[in-house]
Amino acid sequence: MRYAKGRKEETRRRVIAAASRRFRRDGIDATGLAGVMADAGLTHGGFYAHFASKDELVRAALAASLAATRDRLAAEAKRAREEGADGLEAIVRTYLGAAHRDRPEAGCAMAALAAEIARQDAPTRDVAADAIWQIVSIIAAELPADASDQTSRQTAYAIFSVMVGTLQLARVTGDPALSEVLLRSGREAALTIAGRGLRAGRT
Amino acid sequence: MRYAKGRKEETRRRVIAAASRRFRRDGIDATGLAGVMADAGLTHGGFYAHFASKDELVRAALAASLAATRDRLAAEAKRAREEGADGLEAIVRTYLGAAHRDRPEAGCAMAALAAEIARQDAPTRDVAADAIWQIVSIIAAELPADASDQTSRQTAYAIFSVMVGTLQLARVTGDPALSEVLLRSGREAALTIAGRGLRAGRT
DNA sequence: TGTACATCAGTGAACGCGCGTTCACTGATGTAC
DNA sequence: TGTACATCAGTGAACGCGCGTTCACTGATGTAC
Repeated sequence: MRYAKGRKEETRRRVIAAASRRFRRDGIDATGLAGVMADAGLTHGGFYAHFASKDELVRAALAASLAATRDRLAAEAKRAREEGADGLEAIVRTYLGAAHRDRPEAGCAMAALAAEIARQDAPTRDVAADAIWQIVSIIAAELPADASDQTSRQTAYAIFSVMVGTLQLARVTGDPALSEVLLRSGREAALTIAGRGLRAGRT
Repeated sequence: MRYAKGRKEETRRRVIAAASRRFRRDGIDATGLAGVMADAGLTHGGFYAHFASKDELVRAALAASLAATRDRLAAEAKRAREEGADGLEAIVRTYLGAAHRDRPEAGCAMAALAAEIARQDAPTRDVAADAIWQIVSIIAAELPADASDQTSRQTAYAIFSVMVGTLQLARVTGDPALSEVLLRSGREAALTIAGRGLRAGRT
């Protein structure tokens, strides 16, 4: 079956999309290639026409979904600013909302996979670290401009940490009321960190 | 081999300890029972004399290691207070330190496994949720007493979220300098949240 | 005190299964003539 | 315009392997006599 131009690229994109959903839903290790390929409407044998290994797919899937998260947050911030609202608050509300908590497979890969990514080999961790840098840049861009770039980045890292940590804890608890309290606490903490900045040299 | 009284309980403890290290180091799904039993100095067949299933071991291992984390943090806080230092700062420095970052297998199971725990069945998530509650209580006890219990708990949840999120991000990056910056930002953010408390009704 | 027996923690082979990866094959389509 | 051929994305069987779980067995020790 020799197919039309661009078809292979389209199939590759479809496999990456299917994988990135499965990875976020079930974990990387728990996801089998046969299931991913079936989601993409293919049989498992064709996998190696597109990727050299599962590892390469993992890297591609992480890069794709983290770029999507970055773009989503940037878009929400921009929209809020255009409406005269606070960009950071929009980011925090989007990330720490019930919809994101309830659909890990469509959400941020760091919230779904951070610890598992930390166990991957260096190239895979580098892909994730680059993506974190970009997401943190989006957050830093919403912070008061009077702080230095370095201070803004550090504050942004801390904000992203609360976001990731809060979403994970909210997903662990089965109690909807507690989960809501957690999300709200996380949102408020993120804004508290942003509003106050970070104190120097305390710890 | 009928063994002395208490030997079975001691073996069970040994298996739980080995499992809890492996789970934190490699992930729950990626950990095989044969490896756990070998670490405990046994062959894999004997596993079911102690546990009904891998799931039961997971619950026991999570409960044990999270209780250890709780006790460790409580002890650090107590020691600091007795020395006239700040209990919360001691907790934060212990948790967000290089030693904890570099030895996930000996550290907090939430930092190593939160997302994977969120994918477990309800009984397992309940074990983790209970343990989170206890750790959060330890943190809340170090907060200013003038806040209501409920406010303290919410602040403590947010602090624990920064702690978990920061450690995970620090473990992803391969850059030691960035990792140090991340840990410091997380420590400062935790204290910022504690010092300011949470603003009500903003988000 | 000495012997026979029951117990049961631990052994190691076996089970069915899904994994990542390989490979000989298929057949729809673009290209050459 | 019509035919023959080369390409190569995708198929499906097969591979060796490790998984969780089961089970017939072993043998050191506590208990009964």
